[in-house]
Amino acid sequence: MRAAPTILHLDMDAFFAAAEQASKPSLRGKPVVVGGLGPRGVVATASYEARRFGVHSAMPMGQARRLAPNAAYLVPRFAFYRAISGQVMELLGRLSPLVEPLSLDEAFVDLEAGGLAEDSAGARAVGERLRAEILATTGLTGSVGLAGSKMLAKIASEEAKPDGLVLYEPGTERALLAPRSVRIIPGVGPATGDHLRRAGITTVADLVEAGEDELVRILGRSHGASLFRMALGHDDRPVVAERDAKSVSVEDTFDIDLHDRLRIRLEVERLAERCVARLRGSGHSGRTIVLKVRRYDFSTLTRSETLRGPTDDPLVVREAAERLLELVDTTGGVRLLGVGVSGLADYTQEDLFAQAEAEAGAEAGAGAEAGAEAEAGVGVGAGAGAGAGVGAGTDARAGAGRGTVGGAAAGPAGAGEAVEVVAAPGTAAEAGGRRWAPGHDVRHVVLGAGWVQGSGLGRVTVRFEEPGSTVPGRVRTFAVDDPELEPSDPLPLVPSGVTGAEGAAPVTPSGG
DNA sequence: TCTGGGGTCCTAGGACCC
DNA sequence: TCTGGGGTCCTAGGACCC
Repeated sequence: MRAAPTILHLDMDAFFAAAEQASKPSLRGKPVVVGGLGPRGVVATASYEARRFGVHSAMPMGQARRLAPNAAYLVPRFAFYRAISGQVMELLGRLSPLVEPLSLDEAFVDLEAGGLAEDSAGARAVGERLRAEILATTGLTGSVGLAGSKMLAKIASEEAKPDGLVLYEPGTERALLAPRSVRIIPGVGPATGDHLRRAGITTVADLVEAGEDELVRILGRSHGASLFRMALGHDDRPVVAERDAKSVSVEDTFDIDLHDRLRIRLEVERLAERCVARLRGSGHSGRTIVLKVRRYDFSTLTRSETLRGPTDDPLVVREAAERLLELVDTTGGVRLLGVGVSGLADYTQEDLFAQAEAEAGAEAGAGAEAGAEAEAGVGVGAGAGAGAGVGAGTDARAGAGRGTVGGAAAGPAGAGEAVEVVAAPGTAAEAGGRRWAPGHDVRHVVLGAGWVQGSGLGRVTVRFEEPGSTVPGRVRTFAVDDPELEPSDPLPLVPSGVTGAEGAAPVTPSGG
């Protein structure tokens, strides 16, 4: 809590969907839904046009399609979003040394630490200038909240959406919060909301009236006490620039439940490998291995094992994960598997235990190499890695069919970092169309830049247009193996030289 | 077509130690 | 040698966030 509203919260508007609309002129003003396109996909982001149909984040894709059958459905392109996010974070970094990113599209900035704003007028000016710079640099809009605390700044940016700025004067917090639902307070989700409602507490004013002791009785020591403080508008959490990672994990939901114990074991091994690659890429090792299993009925369990010392050895992690799998009954089927590592240590504190265990298997410097590979992989993801979970949306039903061994149907449904789950290059699966994910960029030797509108039955439909154009481009259909067509990297949303903010990097995926 | 993936923090019980 | 209390670590699960 401070005397001037110098904590800024930035939240990009419908970020993934807006980025797709900016890069694809034909989608501007139209409902766009970004998310997993497999049979078990969910919505990551819906454009404001799609939200008018009732589509929202975390909704199952099937439901979204029923509500908005004519929307454009696209698979996420994280490398692309990450590149845009980097531009935005760079702009934030010019405001203050204290920038705390919460995700690709959201961050707190401590303007006081930056010395740019001392009062409300100054803070507002900085916020408005930031919004203009973001638009000029990325072509996208973001909403800004300004207040004397993190909580209020976040609530303010939510209030400002879309494309706005809201500033709450310090001192007005309590009055402002009092009539609102308890759900407005970050950390109060569906479960806590229900819990409180059963106790007759629905508004923030009710929270205050209930008193700290009562809240502690209902919600427990920590949650109750902090909720009471929040209800009073008290929040002195600082903006923290660097936060150490606490865990690394990967998981896959399968299009069809896995029953075969050998297949399950194989998937666990693959997940362990991916997890370690990420662990090393981040420069860490870890002590505790966690296996996650979601069963056919959506019940979820975890089993964990703590080693004597931290490791980043793939073999050690894999074997631990396999041991943990032995503890789990998988009869009935498994819909999700995950492997994680927690109890992280800096890679430089690498253990002797795992190295001895691996019998000189690990070589010094491997961490750095793994890091480079991981980065390169991300870049590739925008193009060749397109396939994961997408084929299932169009191809699995049309062509490949469910249950095909190693094919689309039984593959991971996740629309995450696609590159990591794609079949080996040159396999039948890839040639069969999995590389043509809806929304991904392509280039045709004659017709130039475009993006995949859809694929199936051996064909891929492409719309030829670029971010800068103002009218929708032409649509053409090709054979999936047309040699004149190939995946390509995203084009910049704003041509360099036209940007208001000098020195911004062009929008290309890192390493791509 | 019923439910993603990557995280964080908290609670609670049991083991173990002093 | 009928019996206490506190601290820390480990494990499992759950709520929440984007």
